[in-house]
Amino acid sequence: MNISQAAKASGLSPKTIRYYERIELIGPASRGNNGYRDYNDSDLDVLRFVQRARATGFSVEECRQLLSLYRETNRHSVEVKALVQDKLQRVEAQIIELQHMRDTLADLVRRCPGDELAQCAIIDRLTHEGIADSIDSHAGSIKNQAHTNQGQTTRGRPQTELR
Amino acid sequence: MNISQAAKASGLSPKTIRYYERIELIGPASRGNNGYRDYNDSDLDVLRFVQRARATGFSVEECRQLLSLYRETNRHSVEVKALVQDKLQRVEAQIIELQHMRDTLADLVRRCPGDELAQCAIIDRLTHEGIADSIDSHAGSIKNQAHTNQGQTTRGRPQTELR
DNA sequence: TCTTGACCTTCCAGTTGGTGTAAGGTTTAT
DNA sequence: ATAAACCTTACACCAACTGGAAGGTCAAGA
Repeated sequence: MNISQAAKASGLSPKTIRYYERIELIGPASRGNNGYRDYNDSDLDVLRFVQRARATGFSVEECRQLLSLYRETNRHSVEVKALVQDKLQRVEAQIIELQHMRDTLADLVRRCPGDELAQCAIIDRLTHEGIADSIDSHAGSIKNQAHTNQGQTTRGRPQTELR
Repeated sequence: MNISQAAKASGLSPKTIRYYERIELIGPASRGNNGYRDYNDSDLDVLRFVQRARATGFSVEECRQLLSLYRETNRHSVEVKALVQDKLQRVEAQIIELQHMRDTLADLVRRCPGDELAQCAIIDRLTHEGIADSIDSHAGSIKNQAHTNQGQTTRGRPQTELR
């Protein structure tokens, strides 16, 4: 089974599979005479496992841990659970922060007349202290969540932009 | 006022201010005899404006638009409102997706015994089809939210990692 | 005056999770 | 034979910074 078939079967893109191999998230694929990668059923299981874990919100590094637990036949489920619980907590924290952000934005929208005039409550808020600061103060514990790539589902390939 | 004082006063880091200047989000700072950047009160207003906009969840590109509206004295508040409404929608979509993720994770935690045994419902779920797929199906419209750096508050400098 | 430390400067590299594109080889179908 | 549709590698790019190196400057204390 070549890479694009494995891609279709796993829900990853060929590029992504090669990328996962390059960063050694998955082992090197065996190669055919022509140098093409060749995947068997157990390779596919791993690809699917990673795809599901990513879709469930785990980072690549977390997938690495999950994979080692997956392979480890004498694992303890308590370790797996701890990993997932930790993730759960971080997701919940992020939800709360986004909700605060949403409230701030909704408030800005509500206050802004949305007319032809230059007077604008949104610009005013961003110019002088206000809601943005109040959000800022209670979101203090959640920093540098950048690059965690949380909201990623990575499913299918005709990837359309949302923005 | 030199860069680290401007940083303290705005809530950005000196590195970030230089970065914003480099990507031309803000104009080049005036320089003293020694080549040091020098900030006055109106520069500081801009820095604070950007800091608040970022903390409110706007991307740097969105900040660029907000800044041009901020500077534009004959702006129409309807344009500003449209920008913020669009952002609000994307934040709401992201919240929904994270909530699905949270539900999946909570379900995994609930099903996992968390004991010394190797048998683990979490690994099983990720190995065979299950919740991850069901999430995958309803989250279909929200892809590639990566790199939007939503959950960022960028406040203060002794930045501690959460993970 | 010298030195120490705390600033400042620029520049390059790394982060996350891939995607875009190029340049080239292979296979398949017509 | 030739074109389309694969495959390969490798490099560059995205967001929004941060870290660190290498060097210049400045203020204070011995």
